[in-house]
Amino acid sequence: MPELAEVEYYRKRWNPALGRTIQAVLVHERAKVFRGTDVNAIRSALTGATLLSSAAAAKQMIFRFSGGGWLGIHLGMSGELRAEPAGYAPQKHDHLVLVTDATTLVFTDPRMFGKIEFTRGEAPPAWWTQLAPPILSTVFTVETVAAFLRRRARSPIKAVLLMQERFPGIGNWMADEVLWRAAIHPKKPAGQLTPKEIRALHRELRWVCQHALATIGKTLADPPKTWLFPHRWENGGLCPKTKKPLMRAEIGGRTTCWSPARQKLR
DNA sequence: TCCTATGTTGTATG
DNA sequence: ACATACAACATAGG
Repeated sequence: MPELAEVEYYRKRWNPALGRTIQAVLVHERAKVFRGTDVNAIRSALTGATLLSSAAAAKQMIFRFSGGGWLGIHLGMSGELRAEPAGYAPQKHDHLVLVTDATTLVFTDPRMFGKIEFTRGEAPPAWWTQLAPPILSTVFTVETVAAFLRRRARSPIKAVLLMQERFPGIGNWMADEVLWRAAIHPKKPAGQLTPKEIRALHRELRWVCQHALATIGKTLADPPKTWLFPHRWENGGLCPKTKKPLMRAEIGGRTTCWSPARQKLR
């Protein structure tokens, strides 16, 4: 499920363990989510360490532990974080479990497209500090967007919005939500957007990020019916703005939903 | 049985 | 070197 706001929500689920000491680290050693990382290093560094703080950006989370441990988590397609009561028995897809005296922290991921990273050091790891500037930051400008669209001129705008190097945290549903609000057809080549459309795109990107964080980021509740979101998977779903039928098709390799009545190719 | 899934990456092709 | 398109990854659920 996780895009920008869902990731922020799941990050906070581990807050009950802030300031607490990890008594045991339980792992599924062979799980694909540990590809490229040293499971033994996680175990030895985190056992006895204290969870100090956490942060989320784009679709990434980072957890800082005493002793200089940095645990990075990407939730992939089906990952989740939970805090379970003390004494929780790990289930089939719980690949990383951190036990404290008060609560048990769980990373679960059936499809294992998610990823666990671990590094030690004073400073946070490069993959974290080098994430693209957030859409809600001041350096995310209309001109930045325009320049990126010029370089990806022949790709459908829908596919371009999924590129994390420029639109960190945007995923399939957020991209559709943004294009719907900006009244841009998802199949339109990125290089063919008018200056007015690029301004609308920039504006709606920020709007959707801000409001998704303010709602989903706090409770994981679905956005209101005035959004495209609750209608996108309904059969026979209607556009909340035009009340006309929504359309679904694969664009850029992902199922895309749009409102033909307000998003036109030309 | 077959299809789908809120993601990323490696690889082939132009 | 860069841009583009798409299969592959692994599992569950309709």
